[in-house]
Order: sequence, then C-alpha cells, then structure tokens
Amino acid sequence: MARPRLIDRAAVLRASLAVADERGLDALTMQAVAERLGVTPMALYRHVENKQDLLDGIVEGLLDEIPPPADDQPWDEQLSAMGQAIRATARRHPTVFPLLLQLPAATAGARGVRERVYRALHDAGVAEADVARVERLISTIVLGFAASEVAGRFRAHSRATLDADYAALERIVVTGLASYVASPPA
Amino acid sequence: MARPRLIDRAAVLRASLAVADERGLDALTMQAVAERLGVTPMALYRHVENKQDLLDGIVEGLLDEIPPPADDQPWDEQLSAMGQAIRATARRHPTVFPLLLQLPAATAGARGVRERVYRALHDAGVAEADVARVERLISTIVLGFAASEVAGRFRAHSRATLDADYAALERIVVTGLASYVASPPA
DNA sequence: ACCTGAACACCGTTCAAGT
DNA sequence: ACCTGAACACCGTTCAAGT
Repeated sequence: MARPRLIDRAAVLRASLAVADERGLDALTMQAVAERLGVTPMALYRHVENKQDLLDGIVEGLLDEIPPPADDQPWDEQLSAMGQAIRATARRHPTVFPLLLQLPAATAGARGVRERVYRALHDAGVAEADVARVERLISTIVLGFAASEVAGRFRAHSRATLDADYAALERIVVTGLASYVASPPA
Repeated sequence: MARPRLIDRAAVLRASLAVADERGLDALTMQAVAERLGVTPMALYRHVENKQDLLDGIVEGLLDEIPPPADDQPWDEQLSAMGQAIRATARRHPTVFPLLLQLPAATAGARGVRERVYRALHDAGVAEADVARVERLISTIVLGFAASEVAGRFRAHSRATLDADYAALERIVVTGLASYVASPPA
C-alpha cells in the first residue's frame, strides 16, 4: 500500500543544511534532522545512505547557489562576481562550507560554475591547454580564502581587514594571470 | 600520595595524531587514544579539557614540523622551500591538516614560520605596511592547495598533475608578487 | 596529584514489524 | 513503498572513589 511520501532526499538535505547553519556542524545529527522534518531518525535512511552521504549531499548543493555571471561582462568582472558570490555562500553556510575542500565538485551546479570560469579564462587569453589547470588554481585560491574566513583562521582580524585582503588577493590573481598570458611558461 | 605520572599533555597529543594518521579522523576517539596510551579514557581529561581541546592541540602542533629555511638563500627559494615543507606535512597528516583552516596560527612554531615569511617578503621588496597582509594571502594559498590535495578535492587527478599544478601556483605567486612590488597599489 | 569504575545522555545504524 | 519501535555498539563526559 503506497503511503503518502512524507519526505524526499531534497527535503532531507534542505533540513540538514538549515540545522547546520543555525546550530553548527556538531548539532547536525540524524535525530535533529528527523525532528525538524517531523519524522523518526530511521526514516532518513531511505533517502540518504548514511550520515556521510548526507554530508556529501549538502556540500554538493552549495555550489548550486552561485548565480552565473552576466554573459556580456568582461572576463575579469565575471571572475570577480563569481568570487564574491562564493564568499557570500561561505558566509551563509559557515560551518558546512569548508567541507567543499573534501570532495570533487561534480554536480551540475558545480560544473556550470567551472564552465563559466573556463570561458572567462579563454577570453582572458589563457591557452586552451592551460585553462583547466588555471581554473583549478583560481578556485583553490578563492575556496581557500573563503573557507579560512568562515572557519575561523582569521578570527583575530576585522571584517574590513578581510575585505581588503580579499581585494588584494583578487588583484594578485588578475595581474598574475596577465603576466602568465604575456609570457606563458614553456 | 603523588603517583608516578603515566602520561602528560604532549603524550596525549602525540598519541592522538598517530591514531588520526593511521586510522582517520573518525577513529580518533578518546577511547582509542587512551587505549594506545594504556590508560582509561577518563585519564585523558586531566591533560586536555575536552575533545575539542585535544583537536586544537594536535592541529597547533602541525606547524611546528616546518623546518626554518636556510638563512642565506634568496627569498624566492626560501618561500619555495617552506611551501614544499607545508605540502609534505599535509601529506604526512592528511586527515588532520585541513583543520588548520579553522584556527589562528598562534603557537611558537607557527609564529616562527610566519616571521620567516615576513623576512622573505621584506627581502623581496614588499613594503613594510603590506608584509602582514601578503603573508596572510600567501599562506592562505599554500594551505588551501595543500588542504584540497590531501582532503580529496583533487581525487580525480594524478600526483604528476598536482605537482605541476603546484609548480604553476608557485610561479603565479612569485610573478604576482613581483608586479605588486613593481607597481604597488595606491 | 593522578588515575579508575560506574554511570548518563546521546549518537549512528540494523532489523523486523506495521500500514 | 515508506515509516516506526525496539535494540545494539559506541561515543564524550561527570562524579565520586581509590592510591
């Protein structure tokens, strides 16, 4: 007898992210998620394999929040916009965001972001053979900064300092990129 | 009656790091650490406040493993050597290393590393007022790459690819630094 | 001063049972 | 097909007690 389906995977992941955002990663338990959904903890196991799968699920969803930049902007403004969007996502989900370093970005949303960066780098003049590598490095830099910022490594510094840090980082990347294009390595 | 002291904080942290390295972060439990030390779990609480304190302790110890670079080398070689040392530390402690993003580097060892970078940046020609900021950015870049590498974000890529990635990253940082020095921001 | 034994609340996960 | 109840092994942590 097919019951009315109370929850599905998306609902589980949404509730999990909300719990983590509101009460921290330690408070993200199967019981807390279940309670928020009005269901017993065991009901979750039909929709996620186990807790690791649940964590992977919410982390993978993070990059789906990044809006694609306007297509007619110059490449450096596109990169800049995406960087700011990533920082904003990090701040919205401070305890979950650092987990992004733990798994390959393989969802549709993540691939979409990556494709946009590819195009911007192409427009910047990066050789086709180097585009994937440069994308990996730039995303590592931005992710690393955003993760450090929300995870607490810069706890001692003011928001103003971090904003200025990030602006300097952006400048370094763009000028580094420019000189890379001007004289590409052997 | 003063008993013979069986363990101390350093021994607890050493055993904890060993457990994490050998069996992963999930296997790092108070009971596993206690068993390795031949003691009951409750005995640990005299030497660490709680599990979070234990984690902080081993993470803080990580940067003490970085050897100071030879003092007579040119600045770029010093930075290069420290970067490689950090990558090596990450590979030795793959599950614990990413936690470095979560707390300010405040131990003696960490401060030592930072001072060395300050000096190298000074030698590179970075203005005194910018040295601290540039150090933050460079360490973010190196930490972010090393953490991504060991945490699994680049799981799909070969060691050779990652070595080449890192070489490119180093080049970008050095050239970015050079052009920053050539024309410092307003 | 340092460690242990017993105990508590909580956690992830399983399995058989209900509808 | 989807959810529940009962149960299990394990976890971090406390407290009073031992030496």
